Amino acid sequence: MHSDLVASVRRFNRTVTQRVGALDDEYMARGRPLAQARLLWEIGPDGAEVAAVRARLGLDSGYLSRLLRNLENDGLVTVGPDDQLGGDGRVRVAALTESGRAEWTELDKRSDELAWSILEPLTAQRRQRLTSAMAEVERLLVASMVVIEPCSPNDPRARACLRAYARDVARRFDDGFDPALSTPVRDEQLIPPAGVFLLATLNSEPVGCGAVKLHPGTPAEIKRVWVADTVRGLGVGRRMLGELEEYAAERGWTAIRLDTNRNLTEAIAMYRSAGYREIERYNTEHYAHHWFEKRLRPPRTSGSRGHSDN
Amino acid sequence: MHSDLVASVRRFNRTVTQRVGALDDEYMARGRPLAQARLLWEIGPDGAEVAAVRARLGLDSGYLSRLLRNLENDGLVTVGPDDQLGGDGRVRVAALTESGRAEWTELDKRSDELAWSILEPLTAQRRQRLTSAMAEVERLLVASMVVIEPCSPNDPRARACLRAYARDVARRFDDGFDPALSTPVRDEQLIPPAGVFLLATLNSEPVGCGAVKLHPGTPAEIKRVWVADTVRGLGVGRRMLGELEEYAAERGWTAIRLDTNRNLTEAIAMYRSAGYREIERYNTEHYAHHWFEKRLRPPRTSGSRGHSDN
DNA sequence: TGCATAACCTGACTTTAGTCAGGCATCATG
DNA sequence: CATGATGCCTGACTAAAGTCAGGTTATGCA
Repeated sequence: MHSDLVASVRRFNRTVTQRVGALDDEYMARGRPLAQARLLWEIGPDGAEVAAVRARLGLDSGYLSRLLRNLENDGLVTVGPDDQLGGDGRVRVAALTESGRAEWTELDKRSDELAWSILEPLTAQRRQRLTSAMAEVERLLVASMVVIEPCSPNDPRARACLRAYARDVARRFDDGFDPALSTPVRDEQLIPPAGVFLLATLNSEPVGCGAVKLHPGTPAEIKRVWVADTVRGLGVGRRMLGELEEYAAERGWTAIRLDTNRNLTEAIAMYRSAGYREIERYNTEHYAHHWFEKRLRPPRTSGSRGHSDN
Repeated sequence: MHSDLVASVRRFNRTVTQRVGALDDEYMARGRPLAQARLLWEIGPDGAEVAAVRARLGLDSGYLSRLLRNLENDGLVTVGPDDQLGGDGRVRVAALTESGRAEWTELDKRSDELAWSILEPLTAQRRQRLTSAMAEVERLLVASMVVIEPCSPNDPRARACLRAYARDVARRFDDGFDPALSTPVRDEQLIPPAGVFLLATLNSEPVGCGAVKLHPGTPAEIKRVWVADTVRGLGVGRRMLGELEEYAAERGWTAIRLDTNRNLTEAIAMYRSAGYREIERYNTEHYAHHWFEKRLRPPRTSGSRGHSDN
């Protein structure tokens, strides 16, 4: 039963939102409306594009505009066009003025103070224990914030992942990575019903991807599994694998396979521990040294939405 | 330097207020104003006195009244006089109606769902790790939320602690505890400048106490150190001791002592580990078996009691 | 070139949240 | 039984937060 796990999460939520949530706002505000303070903080000493800030804070466009005007009137920020050469003339960039920067520094200081006010009443030993437990909670919360969902391989975020993937493997393969030598995967093969491309995001930032090709009559094939190193070790790869398998299984496939390079040792370990078994070469991929396969169990419940192929 | 400790707390604050704080509010609200939802939740299925709720949520009296009226108009709660026999005619009790109870159950369910939505993406092993880390964080945050401050020994909260103290020792001493046999401590002896009474509170609930008598010409004397078992093991006793010592030291005392019963073994261990050394009997307290003393270091100059490292 | 669209702004609004001063019963106390 | 305190309520207010429906300008694309 998960009820005791759920209960501890709830107790945690309660204590923490009380202590951290409430104080955090209070420390942040400094007489100024909270929304303004947050905005100021989010712009940061290096400035930021208005659209980016809006996305991060999830604000209404009109509301944000008004908040910026207020900060501008207070002489804390300036909003101007994107100075970059060839920049988009529509996007505007918010930057802190001298006194805005001072204010930001103050907020930064207060944030330190808040943190310290939590640690201060504790002994050195307990401080240590608290911070390690916090780090653990934070890591695992981040892990649970990663969302995996289907996405077009044309999507700019998908493109970014695929570029990062190519860069990564180029670095790890013995002889670099030349796409021309590798068996190409066309986008159409990763678009339903031929296959699917899954994107992993953390706060809508892309942090991983994976795809599966569903070619009738042959096992499903996994391609392009990549995880950003910012979230490595949090089980994202494993989840991605699971979702891809589930996708294939739901559509009637009973086996799934993949090829991989001998240098990707963690990936290989992950495949093995996820139930993949090494098989004979089944393709002519130039960069592959190992081939793996896993039998898929038919999905549990009703929803038999597929294809009885294979 | 504690900068890395502070940095982890800050990272934690950020992640947690984002993930837990924001979602918690959203889950709670359900279309209704958040304040009303919170109030409804706080009243709970068993009802609650208006004053108690106000204290817990820290709301303005007028504001709370209005919120209650709104909930009443929505048919979710009823506010009536205290039904209890001989109850105070001024205090009013809020109780949930049938549909208020349904709403509360719904909130309870959503709270479970929120918790589960955090656990769900994780593997069983990570769920386990997350919940234990959360429990650790929560315990230590609670520890850091305990506030210790001077208080009159007449204060009802102080009285409650002293009663609890008497109850505790009566249970632990070999032959019970008869105040008449014990050397009495008069309240005046615990009021500055003759001494001080310190109260430990958690969310303004009393959870511990301690006192020191400052009799000129003799060492300071610690009395009545007690900690509620809800917060035992969190270092509250140790902090209390430290504050009492600091109080005496700041006023020029260079030694502090206390007596204790042989059955209070954890207390004795704490005194030893806090630097107290056993000495000869110095009083005729009926229930005492051990006497301890500690030399006090003169306080650091100036009022800089900020970030005392270590 | 024209047209849909994106990024941002403005004005006009509503709802929430919260404060403050005073009022009216009830209670505790001398 | 007068007096002040306590617990709750009402009215009158303010500020903050957020929404919505247009507008303006710049871009991307056929």
